[in-house]
Amino acid sequence: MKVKLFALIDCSSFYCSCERVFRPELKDRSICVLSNNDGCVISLTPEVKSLGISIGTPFFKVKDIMVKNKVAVFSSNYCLYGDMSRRVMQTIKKFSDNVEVYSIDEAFIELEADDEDIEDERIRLQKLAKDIYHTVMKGTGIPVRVSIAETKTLAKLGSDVTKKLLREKKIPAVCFWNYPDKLLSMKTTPIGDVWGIGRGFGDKLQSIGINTAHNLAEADAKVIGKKYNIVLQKTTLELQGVVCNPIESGHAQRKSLVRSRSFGLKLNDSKLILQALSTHIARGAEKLRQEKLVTGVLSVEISTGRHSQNKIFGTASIELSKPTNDTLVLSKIAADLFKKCYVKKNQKGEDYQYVKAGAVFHDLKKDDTITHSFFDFINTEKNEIMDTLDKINKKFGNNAIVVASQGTPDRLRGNSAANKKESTKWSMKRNHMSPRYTTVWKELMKVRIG
DNA sequence: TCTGGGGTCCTAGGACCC
DNA sequence: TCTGGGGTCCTAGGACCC
Repeated sequence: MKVKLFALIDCSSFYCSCERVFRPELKDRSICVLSNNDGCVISLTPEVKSLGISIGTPFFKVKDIMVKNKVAVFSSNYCLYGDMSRRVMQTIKKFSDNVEVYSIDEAFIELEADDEDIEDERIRLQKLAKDIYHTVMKGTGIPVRVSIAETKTLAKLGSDVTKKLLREKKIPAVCFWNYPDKLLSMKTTPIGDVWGIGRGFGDKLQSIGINTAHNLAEADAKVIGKKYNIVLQKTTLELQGVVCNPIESGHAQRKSLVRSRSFGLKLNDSKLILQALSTHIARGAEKLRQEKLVTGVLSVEISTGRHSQNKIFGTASIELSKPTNDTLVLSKIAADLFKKCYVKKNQKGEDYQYVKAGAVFHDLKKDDTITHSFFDFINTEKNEIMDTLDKINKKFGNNAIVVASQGTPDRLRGNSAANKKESTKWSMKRNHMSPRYTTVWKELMKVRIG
């Protein structure tokens, strides 16, 4: 009988690998990539991990170790990673008609096996896994890990085996379906490492003696479901080989969209914070227009650092009388919302030091589902303005035209000291940026011949 | 000095209705 | 004075993921 299987294809240290593709001299160098604002480590190669550094570590805490060990450090370059991701996913589509792009660096694909001839089939799939590795490597230069199993959760678990193979410098591809050491793997996987089980439930499960993936697989899914919730029940079943999460290949309609950033430094000046917020509104609205969506509920957030002594989190939201993706309309509303949540001083009279602003667009709908009033001429006219704005920004680069509340773009500023001082104070720190090799002409790689 | 950004799903509890 | 029971919808917040 034919059985359906799932392959998980997971790019190894994806952001680091993207940087390496265009800098072959870094082939054997340890690399790490930082989050926006050069805040935390978000991607690292195994050698960096062996220095005791893990994902999420604040950069300033490990900067010295990095320098000492000659780690190549990069600011995140999402233009490059997004484009490389698209190439990887295109390549993967050769192997199955049913592909789910799960994240920027992961995809699940559906495969089939004949369970009447298990040993031959396992060998065939093992070869296929390696073939996927080689094909993606050849087509994109990105190394992937491939794990094949009965369910997504088991494929995730099998992916730990591929990490081990990688450490041993072998091809990181494994057929976890009928894998000889499957039981051992399950017994040595801590419960907190199972996909879908985080700190919260990990601790709870351990308190009732479920310490490993194997322990949970041995449990009664119904009992788990009753004691905790349906999500854990499904995870339990998936570990037992029962499919609860099928491939979701359709492009799921986005439900919300967030645009937020930490500032390059602390701010108290409401004018500058509002400029940052307006920029997020403009970027978000542009993204909505690209995806042909409109938002029904807008909220804004401003906050001081989590670790600040004098902290505050301000948020305000509003249901729009008419869903929209018009930057001008949304900017005005955002400015009103900002007034509602901006507080300058605390009760002791000390200034709050804000470090982050953001806009959240909720209740998204396709823009053609909005019924326009017969006499809604203004609306049509506004859309033309937005179309034009998008075209100009596309042709001449982002921020060719901005809304006044975003502040004056740098290129239009004079060189006076005062102007320099104000110059996009809130823009983020990116001190280790690589070129956008694949998406911007003037940043294209130059090769000298001869 | 310095701690990311962007998502989804589920659940409990309140509001409201009959 | 007595003060039901069942249902739906919405929302905030928790938990998790990459």
